[in-house]
Amino acid sequence: MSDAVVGWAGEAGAMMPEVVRQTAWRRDDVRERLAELVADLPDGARLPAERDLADTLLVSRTTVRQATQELVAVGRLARRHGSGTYVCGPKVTFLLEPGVRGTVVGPPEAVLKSCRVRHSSVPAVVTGQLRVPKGVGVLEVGRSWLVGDVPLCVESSYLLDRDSVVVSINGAPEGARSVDTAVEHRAATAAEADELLVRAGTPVFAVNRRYYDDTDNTVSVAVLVCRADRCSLLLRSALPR
Amino acid sequence: MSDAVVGWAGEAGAMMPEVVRQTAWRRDDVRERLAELVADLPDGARLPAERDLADTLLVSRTTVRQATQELVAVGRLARRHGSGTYVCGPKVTFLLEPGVRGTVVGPPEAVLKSCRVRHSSVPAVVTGQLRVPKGVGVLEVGRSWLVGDVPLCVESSYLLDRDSVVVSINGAPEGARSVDTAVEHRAATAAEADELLVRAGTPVFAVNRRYYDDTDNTVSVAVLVCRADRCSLLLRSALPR
DNA sequence: CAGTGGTCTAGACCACCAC
DNA sequence: TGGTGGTCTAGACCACTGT
Repeated sequence: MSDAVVGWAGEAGAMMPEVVRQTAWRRDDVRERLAELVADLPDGARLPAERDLADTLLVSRTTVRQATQELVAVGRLARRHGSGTYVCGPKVTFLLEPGVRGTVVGPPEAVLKSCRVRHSSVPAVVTGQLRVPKGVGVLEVGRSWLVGDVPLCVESSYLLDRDSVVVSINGAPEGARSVDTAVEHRAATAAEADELLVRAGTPVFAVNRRYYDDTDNTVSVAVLVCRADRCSLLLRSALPR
Repeated sequence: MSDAVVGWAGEAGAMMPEVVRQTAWRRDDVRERLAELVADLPDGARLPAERDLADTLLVSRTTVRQATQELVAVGRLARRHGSGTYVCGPKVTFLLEPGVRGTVVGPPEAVLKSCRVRHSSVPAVVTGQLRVPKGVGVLEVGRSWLVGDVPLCVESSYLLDRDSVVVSINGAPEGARSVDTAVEHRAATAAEADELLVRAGTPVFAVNRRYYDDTDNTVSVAVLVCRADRCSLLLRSALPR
């Protein structure tokens, strides 16, 4: 760290009387500088290397990483190990209409999805939510969405076996009259991190949808987990008249 | 710290080898250990000091901080400068019913809110969304929710002056027939960070609500920003019959 | 005043990528 | 093989809290 930089607290302060100490952390300064820099760059542009940024901005590489990490967390930047740090494109919007379990709208347009249906034992997440009568199985509908090769969203729906699978994929389950949609911000479990190709502990959107019938019984439960740094959610609702 | 082929991707004998990292980062190890420790502690319990944890777990304090930071980000822990690191209680749930702009439900119960109404110039966030006829003013309804002394959520609604303020606070604006609710995960702006008493760059939930009338004109726009580490969102929707 | 979290550094080594 | 991001360290100093 050079003595040419003044106005920071710390090592320079030993040499000269500290004048005004504003709460101006270097990390915040670097983040704002990078945000301005990124604003002028096209999607996909590569940033200078962290070591170069550190030299240019007269801070340590650690500080550069802390600053970029904050932009990575909210999807403004993406790092590629061994390659570089890049400006991110717009987020993928997931449209969660009341009668549909999950729909992807652009941009970007290149979205594929896989879908699998199987009989399932009742997982922990469903316990206590979906009241399963004895002798009635549970269907699990698993789906995942990808942009290019990057998985962004995985979903597991659980519904009573009496429901039609076709209905369950394309619309609300039989008999459903209302749905609660809970959105939470939490750390990815090891399994989710594995599916989404992120580190365990990465913040994700957890969307829990619970369908009710006329008598407020839960007829289906769906859990949707998507990368909070790459996705936004959109819900459309009609207003009561 | 080496890679190993430990499984096969896909189902039913897909022949793509799946490379799984066998790495065991100290940070992940520490985070998991702390998560287990926290699971056995009551809300509000204080963790050992970072320096003590570093000594106990045989890692540097930096690594302890990285691990705890991941638990702080998702609301499992909260740090208090000069005091300690504490186990967090459950998140506050914001109930976003279609006809109501914002409602807080427990827990915890101690929620106060402030409300202010004023004539406003059209802010940037509304430009292009709320089509304001010439000579018609805009009303801004600002509200904030607090738990104890901690502000968790700030909201700004913008609506045409012809609408009733009372209606705007307690229900959907006059003439609204449907609403889009967009949920995004982004960094707090400096102003938002100031209101929410967090560092700028802290991840927040940004909830953008847009009300439409019968002819799909936008009659009101509301922006709700809340701390993603302390809040979850709940939306209730009726299903079309 | 002691203890605690908050920030920052300089350097080390590893893992991955592209040439 | 050189450049890049990913992790980790030991230590320093600052800012805040509570006794």
